Amino acid sequence: MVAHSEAEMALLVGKHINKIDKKGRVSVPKPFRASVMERGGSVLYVYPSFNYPAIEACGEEFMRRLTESLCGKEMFSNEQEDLAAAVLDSAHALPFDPEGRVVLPKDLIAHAGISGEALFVGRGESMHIWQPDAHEIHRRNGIDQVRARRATLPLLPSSPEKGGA
Amino acid sequence: MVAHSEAEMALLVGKHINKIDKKGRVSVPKPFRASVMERGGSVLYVYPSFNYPAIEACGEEFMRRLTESLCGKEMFSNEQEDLAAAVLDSAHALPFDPEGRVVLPKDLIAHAGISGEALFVGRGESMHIWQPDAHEIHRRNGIDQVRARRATLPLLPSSPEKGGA
DNA sequence: TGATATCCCATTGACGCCCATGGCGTCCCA
DNA sequence: TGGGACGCCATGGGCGTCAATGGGATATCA
Repeated sequence: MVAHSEAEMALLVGKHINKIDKKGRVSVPKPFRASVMERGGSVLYVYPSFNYPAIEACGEEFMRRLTESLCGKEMFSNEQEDLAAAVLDSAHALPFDPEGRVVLPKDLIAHAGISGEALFVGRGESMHIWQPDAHEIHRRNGIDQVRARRATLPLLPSSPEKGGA
Repeated sequence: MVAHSEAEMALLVGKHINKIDKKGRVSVPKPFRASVMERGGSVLYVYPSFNYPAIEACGEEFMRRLTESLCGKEMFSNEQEDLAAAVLDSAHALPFDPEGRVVLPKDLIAHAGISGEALFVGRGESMHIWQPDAHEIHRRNGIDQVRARRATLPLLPSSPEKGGA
């Protein structure tokens, strides 16, 4: 018997390591891609994590919520402008190829220090993309710090599941 | 089909660096151009950002909304309305050539310090045009401020059906 | 008539699409 | 219950298309 059914709301969980070919293509783990597309999107939105050397990725719905909240505010507010700049300026909409692969932008590749392999980590409604070693090191060294700083970008103020432990 | 629903049109995200030839022509990135024309426009509206050394650009619909908000709302101080008027004074409607290029006005070029290359940055419903280096500096500043304030993004509530948390 | 702007055509290089391969797990059937 | 066939997913590579770019020709205006 299967443990979970992707039929309705497939949460992004677990880790997957996929290879990046010479064209820069990397397969988005099937369950992740399925989850993203379930929410009405055909592209993968990616942007740098501000706190980690990693890439964050999400689907259409999440990114749209973000832009709406930014554009809907006072469009001449510096604070809003800064926030928008921090997120949107570095965001990319990556199209899937027929096999479910995407090409990660060079600047994000550099930000995460990725080369050769990419580690996809499920984060519930979004995912993180790490250089495998960097993630392991970070996980060992900085779990407490991560939890402490958790409030910086997470968008759901009341997440039922905390950063770990 | 659809009258016009902002919720469905493609988001402008990502960065594109395009070259400016000796005639002053620069290709508007395909997805951006497509998005502008989707909204019933055939020209690209450009005007100076008064917060940053950059050019702002948008399509017909967004420009209309901008002018309306400038004339009708009380959310702006008199000073800001003056600035807004200045913006409109400096606005241009740029026609696309058959290849999808536009010629940026000299005053805006100067305002953004652009020469040789132009960086197009998706802004959700509009776009910014930067001198590449200047943008990188600005982007870093924005991120720093976000980090410093520990700011959280004021996201609109997600779809009620999803019932986040 | 000179300067400027617009259009048309050619080139090229990146990107998307298609097909082939291989590994792995699962299911079916003897 | 074991072995083989099958299907799914990750991977690799070739190829065609299209967007970006450049240059020359032509129309337009001062």
